[in-house]
This record gives sequence, C-alpha cells and structure tokens, in this order.
Amino acid sequence: MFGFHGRELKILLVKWKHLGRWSLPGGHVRRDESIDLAAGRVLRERTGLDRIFLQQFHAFGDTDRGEHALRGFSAALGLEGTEQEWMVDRVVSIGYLALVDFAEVAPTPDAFSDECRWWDVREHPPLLFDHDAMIAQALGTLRARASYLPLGRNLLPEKFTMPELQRLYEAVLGHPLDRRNFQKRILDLGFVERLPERKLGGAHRAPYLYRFLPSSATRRV
Amino acid sequence: MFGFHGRELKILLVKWKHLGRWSLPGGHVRRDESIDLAAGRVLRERTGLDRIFLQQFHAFGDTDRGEHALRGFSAALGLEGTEQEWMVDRVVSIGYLALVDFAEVAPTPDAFSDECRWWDVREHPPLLFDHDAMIAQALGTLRARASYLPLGRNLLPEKFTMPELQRLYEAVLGHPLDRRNFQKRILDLGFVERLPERKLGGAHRAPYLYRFLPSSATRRV
DNA sequence: CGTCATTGCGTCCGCAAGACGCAATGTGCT
DNA sequence: AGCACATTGCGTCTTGCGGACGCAATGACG
Repeated sequence: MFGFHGRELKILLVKWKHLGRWSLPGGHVRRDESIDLAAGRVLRERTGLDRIFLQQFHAFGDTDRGEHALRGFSAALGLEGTEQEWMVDRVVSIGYLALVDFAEVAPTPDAFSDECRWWDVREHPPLLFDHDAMIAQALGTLRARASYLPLGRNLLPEKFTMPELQRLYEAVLGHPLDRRNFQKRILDLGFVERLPERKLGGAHRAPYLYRFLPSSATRRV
Repeated sequence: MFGFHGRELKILLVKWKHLGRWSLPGGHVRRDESIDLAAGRVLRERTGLDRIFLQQFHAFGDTDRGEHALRGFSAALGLEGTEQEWMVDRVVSIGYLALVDFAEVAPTPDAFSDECRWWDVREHPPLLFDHDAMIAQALGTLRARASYLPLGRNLLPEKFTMPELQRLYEAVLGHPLDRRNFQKRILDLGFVERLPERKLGGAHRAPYLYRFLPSSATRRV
C-alpha cells in the first residue's frame, strides 16, 4: 500500500505483537473468496478505504521465506494447535500493490499487530519474512507501469498542482525530472484537465490546479 | 508452453482422461518445493526439457474457475476420498509461461491425461477451467515483453535466418512487420551475430544464418 | 515598489521507428 | 546456357517523441 506525502513515497507497515518487528500488511485468502477480493478486504481492513487502485504484481513462493521468525511465537500469537498453525510453516503469498490517498487513510492494526503506520519507502526498518524483496519488486513494477498509469488519480487529492504531480513521479521513479518536459508529457497523455483556479498562498507565482478526468473519458492502452 | 513452427505460434495442451477435453499442462506445488521449481518440474515432465526460459506471469484465484467440470469425474480420475480431492474444489493457479524449441520437445501426458500435443495458438479447442483466459493473458504478457526479450533464443533452433526470426515476431505480435526495419532493429539490439554461412536450398536468394550470442555477452535492460 | 524564486510556454536537437527505393542473388523454367 | 522472378541485403527520407534549455509572466515578501 503506497501513499504519497511531502515529496516522499510512503508504505504502510504493521508491527507484530510480541515479535516487535515490522512487516507488510497481509492476510489470508478465505476458502470461498477470490484472491482479488481478499486483497481488497485486507486493504479495507487496514485503511478503511474501498474501491481503490489494486493490482496483483507477483506471487512469492520460495520454500524459505523467513517463516522461521514466527517459530518461537506461535503460542504467544495464539496459533499453536489451531487451524492456522500452517502460518509458521509453508506459505505462498500473492503480492498486490495498492495506491491510496495518504490523507484519507486511517491506519488500523490487525489481530497479529499492535501498530500500523506509514513509513518512508526509502527509510524503513528491516522487515520480517521476504518483505524487503517484495517491496523492491513492487517498486520495480510501479516504475515500469508509471509510464502508462495515471498514478496521481489514486495517490493525490482530487485537485492538485503540476509541481505536486511531478514530485510524485520523481518519488516513484527515484530521479528528478525536467519541469517543462514533464508538464508537456502529462498534458498530452490526456489524463488530466486544467481548472481555471490557481493555488494561492504559495511563496511564488501561483500554479494552476488540475484534476484527473474520469477514466471513462480517457482511452486505455 | 509456447513453441514456434511453420509461421505459427503453438501451445502445448493435454487431453484429460474420461472428460475428453483439453487444458493447459499443469501440476501441483509440493509442500517442500518452491513454486518456481514446481513450474520447472512440470515443464520437464511434459517436454523432457530443462533449464528453459520460464517466467511467472499471473496468479489466477477466482472462486469459480470451472472446477465443476471435474465434479462428476473425481471417482474416475482416482481422486475421490484421497488427499487430492481438493482438486475438484478450490484451486489457486500461478501461471508460468515457457518458451521452448518446438523441434526438441517430446510431448508427454501426465497421470490425468491420455494425450499431449501442440496446437496452433489461434486455433485450439475450448479449454477446461479458465484456461482460455489464461492463454489470452499469457499472450498479452509475451507481447509486452517481446520488445526487450530475446524471444528466438528459446523458440528457434541454434541457427536461423532473419526471415524465420521475423515470422516468429509476427506470430507473437499478431501483425506483419517491415522486413528491412525489422532487420535493422534486431541487429542493433545486439542479441544476435551473423554467421558467414548462408542457408541454401530455398527458392530464392540465399539468406544469411544468424545465431544468438551467449546471454553473458549481451547487456541486460 | 522592487526582488526573486517559481511557473507557463516555446524552441532546438538527437534518436529511434516507420515508409520505401534499389541493387544483388539463388532457383527454376525455357 | 540464359532469362524471369521472388527474395534478400543495405541504404535514404520522414516523422514523432523525449531531453536540454531559453524567456517572459507572476505572486509573496521585505
């Protein structure tokens, strides 16, 4: 779950009870639930948001993904002898990436965690399991898809300025972009429209406000 | 599992015992086996080939993927009352695409099938489960990755002519390409080298033979 | 009211892709 | 043996997009 705030790309992490270490938010697929719906449910439970950009990016199924970190804690976590004891054994995870509006998220821990909050994507504690690698892969996918995805539609508030959108792309891509070429490219992608209003209150010349067009009005690739 | 033969892209299918219908080749992940290794094992069992191009492309996990087609046959297939009875219930599949040299494959049925053979990718029987959709998605992934993947390294024999390589790309992309621009692009991608030999026996001017450079000699993107 | 960083808009250059011309060449037919 | 012909090898021209960069307009602040 990616967010964007103050020039930086953020990820939502949860802190496990008893272990005191952090991991990506996750959950388990119910027997009568599709994996897409399961991902949507987990997203909703952690953020309170629904109907959000959510895309599968990779399945992780190595035999040693670091489940052993849970071994000593299965009793404390209430897993020992229960139906969920497989959690400390072999697990295959299907990774989904979500893009959410930072300001609208209400981070909520799950049954196994006692904290849930945003971290800077470039500066977060080492994670449990193989989740560091998962973040790297999610970022790679995000970068690859950034060229044809209306990123800001989900990561920014409804109205935004061009510099704000540019800082988002810079955070995702990891390198600075030319201000003038960026504006040109975005505009003839046709995803956004310029509003007559300008954003006042900044320290300098007032930039125009923009808004994403409804996806029905934009042609898909 | 994609192959290439006579201007056409091919897929390997298996025909289920008793049901008499076709599906993609597949298998189940063992408890102590990574999903990548499981995919490699299935590939090896169906084709006899090893160490082949194999890439995960999507996980399929809807609740109704057509497992009901197996319902009446679980006894005939030897599943009833066994540990594998879940096969007729809920299954999540992780799709891998493989590129193999058509000429080197020895199609081999598995325990549930009595036939295994190549089909034209544009002309095959309607498949069991959600496998028609899986092929569509695999083809889409293949097309998207065709621009930066040395396709022929796995789908063609060691030596090949430029027109042969072009027909492969046309089969994958689904539309014709300009002969001269194609040659230019391929050559300055730097994946292949021209051999001094020419392929004689054709009806017209003899084309040069080419060979893929070892992947170590080509720079990755 | 002047300073100044920032914004809006435009130009120039280079590269890669697409359209297409032309000469060379191996086969098969007469 | 010679000719017709489809195919191959190689080159040119045009087009569109991205990256580098110039210049005037503008809003806040001292």
